[in-house]
Amino acid sequence: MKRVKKKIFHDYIARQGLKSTRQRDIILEAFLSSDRHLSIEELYLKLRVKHPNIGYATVYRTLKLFAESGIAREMQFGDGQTRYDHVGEGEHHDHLVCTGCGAIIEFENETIETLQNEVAAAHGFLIKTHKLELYGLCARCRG
Amino acid sequence: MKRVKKKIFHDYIARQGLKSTRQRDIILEAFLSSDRHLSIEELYLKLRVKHPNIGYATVYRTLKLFAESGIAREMQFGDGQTRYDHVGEGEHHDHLVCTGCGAIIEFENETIETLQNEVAAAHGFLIKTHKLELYGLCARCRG
DNA sequence: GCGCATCATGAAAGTGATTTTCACTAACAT
DNA sequence: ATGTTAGTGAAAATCACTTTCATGATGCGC
Ligand SMILES: [Mn+2]
Ligand SMILES: [Mn+2]
Ligand SMILES: [Zn+2]
Ligand SMILES: [Zn+2]
Repeated sequence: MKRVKKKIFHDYIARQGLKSTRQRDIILEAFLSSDRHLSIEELYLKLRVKHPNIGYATVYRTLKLFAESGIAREMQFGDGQTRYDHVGEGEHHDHLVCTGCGAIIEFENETIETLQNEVAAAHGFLIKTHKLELYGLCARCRG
Repeated sequence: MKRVKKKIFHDYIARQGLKSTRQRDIILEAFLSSDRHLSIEELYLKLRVKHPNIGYATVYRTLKLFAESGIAREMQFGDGQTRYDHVGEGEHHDHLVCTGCGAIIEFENETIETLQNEVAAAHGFLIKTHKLELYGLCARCRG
């Protein structure tokens, strides 16, 4: 899994004529080993422990590259920070977001996806991506 | 329609012990007469033509009030600006967003809404709101 | 109407999360 | 090894709000 994503990223870097750097590899490993939905700052702080010389701007720019290469997805859950989700080959999932504790649960629903495509088709739209987020209280927070 | 929303807003203002002001009425009229999905700045610039003395902060605060009163909804379409959508009594719709020309098309799909509730129920979630946006190219942009 | 406790307004300053700049360094093709 | 081009990190700049503060309206009770 990690191996596959590292290859996808390195292939992307090569294809774009970009360079392979120590920092990018360190950030890539940290990203792939981290929880999903981390913000730039969260990943930066995590990295800083073992790599205090890596700058915030580099983490920021590298996460953008991850998104461009297809191994990450930029997310906005309304908490004011951009978060980066992990993306698997040909996989897709949507989110349930708890407004109480901030928990984020992932789910997949093929029927909804199909209906979305029907809606798009009915409007002559060609869908590239979509965002489906359900906000509310998780089982634990709805006391 | 406008009449109904103005009443909803004025009732809200009264209920909260707030005051009815010239500015709020001007902004309300401009908002209800405007295109949907306008940003604070867009509405501010539109207003400035006939009311150059109304400040940005007042537009900002008044749009928040509209959202609180239930006649508007804050939206984030990923272009970096918060947009305010019009909300009708008991109505709900989702959006198709063209990444080519920025066009925003509204749609309703009861089946999808039902499926969303089933997903939430399956996870013990109590849904408060949701966001469904389909991004892609509109009929005109997919040349 | 008048007084006045509140709330509202507008200009300007403050915030927080990026995003860009710039001087310097590292990659890598030759 | 060298030159060319891309990358890095610290700091400054942006951007879109958001709050502050001195001043101005509102509107209930006389
Ligand atoms: Mn996810
Ligand atoms: Mn809409
Ligand atoms: Zn929760
Ligand atoms: Zn379009």
